[in-house]
Amino acid sequence: MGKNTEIADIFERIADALEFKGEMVFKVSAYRKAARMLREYSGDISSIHPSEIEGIGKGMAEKIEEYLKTGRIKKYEEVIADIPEGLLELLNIPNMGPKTLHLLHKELGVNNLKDLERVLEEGKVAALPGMGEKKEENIKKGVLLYKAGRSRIPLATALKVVREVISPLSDISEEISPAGSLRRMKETIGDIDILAAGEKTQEIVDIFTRQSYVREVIAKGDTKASIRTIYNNLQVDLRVVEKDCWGAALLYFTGSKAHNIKLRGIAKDRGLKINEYGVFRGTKRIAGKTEDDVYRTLGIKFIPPELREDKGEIEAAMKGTLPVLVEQKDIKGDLHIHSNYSDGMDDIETVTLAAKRRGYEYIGICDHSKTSKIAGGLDEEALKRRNEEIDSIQEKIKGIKILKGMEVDILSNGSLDYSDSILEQLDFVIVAVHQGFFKNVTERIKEAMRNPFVDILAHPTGRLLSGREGYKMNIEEVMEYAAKMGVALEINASYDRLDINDVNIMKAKGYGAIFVIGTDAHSTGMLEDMELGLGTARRGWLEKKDVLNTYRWQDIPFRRRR
DNA sequence: GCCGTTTTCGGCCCGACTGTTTTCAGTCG
Repeated sequence: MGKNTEIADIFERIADALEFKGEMVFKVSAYRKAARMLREYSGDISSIHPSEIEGIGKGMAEKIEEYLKTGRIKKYEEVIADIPEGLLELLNIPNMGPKTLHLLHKELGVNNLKDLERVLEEGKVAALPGMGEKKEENIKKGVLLYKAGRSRIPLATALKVVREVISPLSDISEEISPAGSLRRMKETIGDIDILAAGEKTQEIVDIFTRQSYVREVIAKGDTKASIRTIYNNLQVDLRVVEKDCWGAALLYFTGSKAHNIKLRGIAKDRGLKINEYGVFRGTKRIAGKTEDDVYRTLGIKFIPPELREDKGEIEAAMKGTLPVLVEQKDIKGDLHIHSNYSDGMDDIETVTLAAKRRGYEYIGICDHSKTSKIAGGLDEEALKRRNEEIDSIQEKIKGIKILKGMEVDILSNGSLDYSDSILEQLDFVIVAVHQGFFKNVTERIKEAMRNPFVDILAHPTGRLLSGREGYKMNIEEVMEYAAKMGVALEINASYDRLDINDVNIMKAKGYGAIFVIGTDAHSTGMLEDMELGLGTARRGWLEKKDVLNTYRWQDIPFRRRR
């Protein structure tokens, strides 16, 4: 596992070095592609012949084998031999590409960030051939951004920003949509891409760049503009096209880049050309109004944005084996909701009514168990009272079923926080690790899953998008065991979790696992996070049948019912 | 460096914007 990433990193650095030296661009991109494919290859690279992976040929395979055998790659050591340590790192500075860096290195002796800052300070950059005052200024800005650190923001935050950015543009545009990684529902977003269509192109661009959330206009032309917002310097790119090009443009702007490149390659093989304006045979435009159009000219079905990562979706589309992804309308309930009996904000009646307004047929109230004292965990007595209250609220509220669940702690010895006789009285049981993140986690979870009353494993890795690493555990082993035992893996939809993530979902599905999407809502507002969990599930190629909370409540295949 | 039911050589996705230039290179997505 780790080896794939290690080798990918080295290939990436070879690519940087070759690019810096002015090597042929196609050779450079071959290394980049090989690095990407290695990163995405989920198996053990040492157990196959590397050239079975697309983009890895004889040369790369030899280097991979060399690394597996010796822990080194000679080619890498050769290409970086005459490059000072820390120089290539400067390629991460915005507006600093390989050509500029090479020039600065050769002409001004720039070897590291310190040198760069010095020559910028001394005003030596503008005097170089092909450079000028503005370029110098742009590099200075780039250095500031680089030093500030450009971290990706959580999907949920990006979704809020994009709604604010789109709002002033929606009246004047005929079509407008988020694109990029946001539309693909990636768990974190680097910058926001928006596509608009309409007659008043220039006006749309003008309005976009004049909003109060704009900190800086990075670029502005007739059909596109980029701004930096006041929100953590988050960059937003807008592109405006004519309505006839909407589909081709949306496809192009949604990416991923790798997906687009493969599509364009396929088009080329068939004598067609795809760009953001449409599909062309010679100079004749034959499609482009909708994304569906574009795919159809290639003889394949529409590929949902969440799948567009070049992870086999194009091949599946060509074979006609694309999954029919789970959709919002399939979701019949939310099985992970806290009430104010433990650490939720709202009472059971309030969350039940909120869930009913969302059109759910059922909710599962899951409070914390007694050991989670900080979260107001319920002892057996409190649990009994809560269950009685659920019964009496159910009497009052019709049209939605309230299921009695609990989020039960897995204790430090792998046992559960309630006895079986208590668990038996519940409609279903979620288990979770809330303490001892570094102690025997794999074994404890497996032990917990051996209890026949356990239906769901909550937030399986424990990671937080805001930075917490997650439990010290073997997630593959846990997922495989969950599949074997028939315990559903939760896709925790909470904005800071998205746990398990897309990659693990695909792996777990391979093991034959079943899933549930739960918001872990601690207030009615957080029921909306279902959107995030759904996007994550779709990125993991899940279909309706894979997800427990797409079933009617009477039919949910809880383990205890099977 | 990779790849191939038109190719084992000659291709490799495609275009907008900027800044420095008098026709284009560099960067970015």
